[in-house]
Amino acid sequence: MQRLSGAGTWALPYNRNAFVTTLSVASGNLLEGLNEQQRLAVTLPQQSALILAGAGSGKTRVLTTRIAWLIQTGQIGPQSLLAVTFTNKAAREMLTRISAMLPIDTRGMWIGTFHGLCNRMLRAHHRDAGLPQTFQILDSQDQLSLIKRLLRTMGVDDEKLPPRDLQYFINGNKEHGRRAAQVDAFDEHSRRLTELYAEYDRQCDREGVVDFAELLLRSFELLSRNEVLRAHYQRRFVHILVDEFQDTNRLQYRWLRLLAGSDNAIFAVGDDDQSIYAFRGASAQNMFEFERDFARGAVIKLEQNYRSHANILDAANALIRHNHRRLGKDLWTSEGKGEPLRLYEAATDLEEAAYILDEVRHLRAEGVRLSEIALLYRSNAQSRVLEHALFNAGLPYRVYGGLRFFERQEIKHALAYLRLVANPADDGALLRVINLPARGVGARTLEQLQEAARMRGVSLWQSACSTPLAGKAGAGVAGFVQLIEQLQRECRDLSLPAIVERTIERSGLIAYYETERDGADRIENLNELVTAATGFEAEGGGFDASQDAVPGEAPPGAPDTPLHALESFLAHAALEAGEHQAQAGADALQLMTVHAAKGLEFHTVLVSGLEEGLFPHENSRGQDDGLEEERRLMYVALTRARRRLYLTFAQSRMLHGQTRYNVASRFLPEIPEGLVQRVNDARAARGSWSPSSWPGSDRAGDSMRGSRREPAASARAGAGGFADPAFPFRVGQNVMHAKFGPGVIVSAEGRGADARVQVNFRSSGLKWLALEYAKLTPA
DNA sequence: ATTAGTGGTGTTTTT
DNA sequence: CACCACTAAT
Repeated sequence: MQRLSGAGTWALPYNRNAFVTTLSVASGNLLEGLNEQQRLAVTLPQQSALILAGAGSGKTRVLTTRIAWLIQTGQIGPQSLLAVTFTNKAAREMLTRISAMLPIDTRGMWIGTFHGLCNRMLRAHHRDAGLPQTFQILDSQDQLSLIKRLLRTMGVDDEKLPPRDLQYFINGNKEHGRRAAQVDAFDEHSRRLTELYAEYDRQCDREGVVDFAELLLRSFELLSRNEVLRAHYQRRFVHILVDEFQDTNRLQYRWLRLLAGSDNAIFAVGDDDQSIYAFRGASAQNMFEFERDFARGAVIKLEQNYRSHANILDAANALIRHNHRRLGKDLWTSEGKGEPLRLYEAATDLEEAAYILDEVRHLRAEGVRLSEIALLYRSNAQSRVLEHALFNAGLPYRVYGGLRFFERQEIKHALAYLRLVANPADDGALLRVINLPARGVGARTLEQLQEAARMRGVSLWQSACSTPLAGKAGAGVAGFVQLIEQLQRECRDLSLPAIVERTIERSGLIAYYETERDGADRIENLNELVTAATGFEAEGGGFDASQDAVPGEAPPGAPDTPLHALESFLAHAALEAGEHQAQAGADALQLMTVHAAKGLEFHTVLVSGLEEGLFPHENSRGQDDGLEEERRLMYVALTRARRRLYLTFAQSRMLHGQTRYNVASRFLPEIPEGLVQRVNDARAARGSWSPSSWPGSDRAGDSMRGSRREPAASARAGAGGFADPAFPFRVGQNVMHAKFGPGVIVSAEGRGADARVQVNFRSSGLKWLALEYAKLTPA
């Protein structure tokens, strides 16, 4: 092999033999405390392997120890491996742990999210990838607004074609590695979508922007097209490690396969039972295929759970056994049984919140730190009620997810100015702020601008620069152009934080928000953006690209210019929407969606809103595998808890501005009754709606204090009865309708005259029917 | 050109 | 409820 010039980008920096002596000593430390399977995984030779790692089985530890072991035993240098995760949090965690194990600088290492690494690769080879150096990244919001804009200019009625549908279509295809030209369009509609997909890509190219999926697709295409680069990266990344492998989509899998070539080893760690991103193209199928293509029998199962007490684990195991498509794996623990799970049935969502509040207070009094307690829910909208209760009680809490720092409108506005400084062709950014604050550029002017741009096939910016309707200096379009140009000039010799500060100041956003009612918070956030830039710079400004040089290629970008720093910062903002929340360090109750909780663990976990329609979510019903994915989600929720696990649900809940009546989640009866203690107090008896339809609610042995009256006739497992004469139907019941024929009741709401049921008719699908009018008869 | 108000609509999860 | 897109009034 020919030795590469330069920084020794890929060549093994150490003599393998020199490390033989240190190997045993050093690895002894690393491997200490690992169980047999873990040790086996960590010390595998250079070969591909699939590590089936159950929840709490030490997955991250194995992954990071493997990396440390490979480096410490001298098998490879830090630059010869690539490790990829899905979340920034996981990537950071990995880096932190590696730094703790090894005295090496992790900044040059290729460890990050798929999107982050692809971004890095595209920055380094933007020319080969056909991108401007300053290409910007669209988040889903940006993407959607570009699509809306596109549909508008194409004269497409967005009644007939909802922008979201097109977005979904585009992303879905990109995630399968398909360009518009490769889409099989068999009907009029999909041909139309495909045309628009092609037009969308052209528009992105014109603007120099890429969406999330494009980062991957572009990177994939770059590697498949460019043999030199492919060979370079294949030579470099001898070891490829993948975290959360069950969450990879088809394209990501192909990307990995391309990088691995025929000689490199892929060490894939995953858990098919925790695959909860199928909705965005993830395919646990990759695990089967990987075993066939690469691992070929090299499968190691990590089944010992170090996290939870046995009751919790048994509950999770029992639940997940209801899924069919599984690789098969059962977690066990050497811990004791611990406490039973606690199930609370509330009459309303408010009452549910009150109960949760009570319990959290008790736990706190018992000495459990608030940061060790997680309050989980299926969808973000559910956090409102809970937050409200917590806020009124003065209990410190922290909400993860929801609107994130870089997604706030004032931040998006500021970023739009910055994006224009870096890349004025970014039409989306221009449209966002050309008249914010107001500069007298209205709809009419914009129309002319867009028309001119479209005629000449140029960006809005170019059109704006050469437009005769420029008007008087300092105002209107001309004023805007001058502003951006001036900023571009000034930014050439300012530091990143100074650029951000100057841009915010010159943009007039602060002044604008001073006149707004609730502007104070927004101004604070704008200042926070400067702080974020300072912090970003202090941490080295993203990845260290100095090791990304490729022999025979121009060095990537112009690394140390302010513009480069700005680019990195903008990419960071798009890719890492921001763990930028106040009171990050404080001891606070942790609120998040179940999705956001993946990978975390807590002393106590409260899973709320366990109701049909919410969890499992009603939208999951249509999708194939939808219900199984919901169950995996529930599995993830349960396995977050170490010691105590609460399950709560409410009979009625305010949602979308109206009260909905729900029945208990079907997942509850899937948990063995012996593991669960019902903790309903008198509160639940008050104002109860009608029978609980948790099939287990009438089972003997349940400690149902204050249990509600239920007629004996209904006491049959699997069928909650009906006591309320105002509501003579129950969910799950077969019914007959005069017009629609036979069907099954899938949900119900309201009572008395307002009572409605949702029926899944065999012939005509889902329908809501008002009981007062619809002639429904039990069948 | 800008804003305030209205009506209609859609809603999961995230890099 | 919350976010739009559109309309009417300034």
